[in-house]
Amino acid sequence: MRPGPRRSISQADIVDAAFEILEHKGMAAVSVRGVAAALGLTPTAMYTYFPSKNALLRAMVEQLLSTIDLAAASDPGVAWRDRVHAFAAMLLERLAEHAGALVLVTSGPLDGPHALGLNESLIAGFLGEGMPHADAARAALAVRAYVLGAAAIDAAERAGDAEVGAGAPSQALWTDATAFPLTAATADVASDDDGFAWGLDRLLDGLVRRAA
Amino acid sequence: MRPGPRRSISQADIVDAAFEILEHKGMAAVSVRGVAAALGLTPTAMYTYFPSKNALLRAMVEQLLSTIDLAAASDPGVAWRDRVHAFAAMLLERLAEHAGALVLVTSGPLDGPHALGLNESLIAGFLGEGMPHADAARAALAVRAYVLGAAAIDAAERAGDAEVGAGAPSQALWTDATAFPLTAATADVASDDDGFAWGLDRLLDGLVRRAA
DNA sequence: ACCTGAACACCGTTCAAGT
DNA sequence: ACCTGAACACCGTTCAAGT
Repeated sequence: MRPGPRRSISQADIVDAAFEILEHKGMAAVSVRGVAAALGLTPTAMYTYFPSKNALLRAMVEQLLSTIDLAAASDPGVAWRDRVHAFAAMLLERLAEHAGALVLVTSGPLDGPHALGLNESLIAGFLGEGMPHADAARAALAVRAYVLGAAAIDAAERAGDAEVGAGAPSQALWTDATAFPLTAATADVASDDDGFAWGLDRLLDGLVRRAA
Repeated sequence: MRPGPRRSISQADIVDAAFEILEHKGMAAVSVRGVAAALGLTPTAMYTYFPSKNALLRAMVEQLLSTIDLAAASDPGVAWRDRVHAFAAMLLERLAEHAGALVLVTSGPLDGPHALGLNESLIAGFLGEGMPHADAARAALAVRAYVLGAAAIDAAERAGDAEVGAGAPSQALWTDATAFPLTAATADVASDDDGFAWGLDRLLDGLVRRAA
């Protein structure tokens, strides 16, 4: 789809093309062959830029985190807790957007420059709250875990649209209020959208309480 | 590999075979064709038992949660917080065991009987701490998110064993302490194994504080 | 250095046909 | 109802060869 008589292509171009496919056709369509075709390349030419499909996925993670990094983490005009919320909400939105996009985050350690930059911001924030150094690092890990897990749950719920349960023989009665009364009584609350922000606030409460 | 002149096969047999493949050859080897071959079946015969590969994955999730459900959630002899820790540790261990096993949890909503049973136990625990009904449901969601996210991070770190980073052009200097001093100074702490339990305790602190 | 064409060893899924 | 065999439309990756 690129205009003109393109001569050469960058890694960033490939990552962009991959995201465009992800957005329009889902994660299952993000294949080496598919991305190559979108760029007018042969599948084998892709291996000039990335040694494997997994390397492409990891580059996608970095690009994703870079957009979040710039927008949310570095604005000193707002309070620290609000910046954490902004970062978390953006990451959740981008990851849960398409079910299956979570394989990006399991494609390898989050050790790219933008991933580390975000972690750095998180740790700095906790240090600013008066936390000891070791606790701040673990607190940053906890926040990352919560956000990623929330994205996983969100994506999973989105994935079960037109799926008929075929797991166990007799489980069609799962909506039965007598079997799981507490879950049934709070089904509307659990699907509440700002339950995510509420839980994040509780986690931050528990983390910074140690400092006070 | 099943002995004797097997005549018929159950859904549970298929799920068991799938887990055996997962344990020995990883998630990538869990294919419709591979599971069928392990059972001496033709790939097409699998569609007699499950309408799709995704349905098989969802059945695997239920089987996985059932083992955890029985062992951790229902023992009233130990304190509630300890039971949450036991449940969380078991789920983390099983999910992070093999990188890529997290696609199980994104294969669809966690609406099977054992998934709902675990959620029921969590909500009941929070109610026992004096939480309002709506908050207890959201608290259970937060705990699930934290555990799942920790599993994702764990699996991702395990996945990057013999991977050489090919994401961005110039990122080989990521260990440079000057670029990310806080992350570098706490690298040993972040990979600490009981950072998971610590973070879970902080989350529970923040959640139950509302009740007190 | 960058790219092509052919090939290898796989996928999930469908369909007609057998018993 | 359960299973087979053949087929369709795909995968990731490697290798020899071109420029």
